[in-house]
Amino acid sequence: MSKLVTLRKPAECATDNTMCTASLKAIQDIMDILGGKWKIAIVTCLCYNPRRYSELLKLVDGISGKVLSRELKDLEMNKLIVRTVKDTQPISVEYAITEYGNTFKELIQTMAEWGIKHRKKIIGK
Amino acid sequence: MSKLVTLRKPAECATDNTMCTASLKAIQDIMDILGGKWKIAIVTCLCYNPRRYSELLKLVDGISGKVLSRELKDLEMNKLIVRTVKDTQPISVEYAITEYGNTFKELIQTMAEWGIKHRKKIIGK
DNA sequence: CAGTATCCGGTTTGATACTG
DNA sequence: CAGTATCAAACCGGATACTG
Repeated sequence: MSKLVTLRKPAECATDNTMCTASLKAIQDIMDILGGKWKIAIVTCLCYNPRRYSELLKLVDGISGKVLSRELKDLEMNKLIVRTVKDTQPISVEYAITEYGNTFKELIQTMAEWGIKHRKKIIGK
Repeated sequence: MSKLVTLRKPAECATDNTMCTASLKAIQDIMDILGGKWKIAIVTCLCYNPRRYSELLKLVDGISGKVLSRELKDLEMNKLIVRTVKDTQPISVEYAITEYGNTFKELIQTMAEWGIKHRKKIIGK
């Protein structure tokens, strides 16, 4: 039941390569699941509201149908989202964030805030 | 001095597309700077300690020299890191996180923690 | 040491057309 | 609507050799 890595305060590990390597490994893990051009955007979308395939296609600017469906499959495999087929006419499919995927919301919020600050710093100067 | 976006609590924005779109934009901003296969890993490394080019080449597993130097340039342009040439013999170059880039540390920590939890859930079950 | 230049092959992607 | 199939083009990314 040992931890894979324990992050310590900067001052404590200033020269510690082991900590760095361990963090890199953890970062690697998360990037495997959420890396790439689109996954974080899709999860962000679904954090706010469940969406249908066609809605996502419009919301996630620039993504193509092929790529969207592939990314959705990946995310579903990792249990971040669920796919629900609704028996309407014609059929409709809803993608929603899982309880688990929802634990990612805090991270998204932090990232979004950072993005806003950065824009102010670089562009809004 | 208006905010670009204000994230609200889930319950408040369950059906709010505007919020979603605004967050997507912010996420986009941050991904432009830190997206791709390597940038987050490099910044993570430098958050712990300044590093020389050759050290990074070893620490960031799998990266090639060409790609590393390109990524370092990008990060420098965005003021996340600084490059310092040391007048040794032979010459050595040190890359360090900037005060600004350091604001990213909290995010890295959150990501690393999430990565660890995910591994436990999926693999360590 | 700290890169840059070149070549080159694999992956990813976008368009388009198609299916149930 | 919600995808899948196909194909060519674009985009990396690695290996190697080279420079100051």
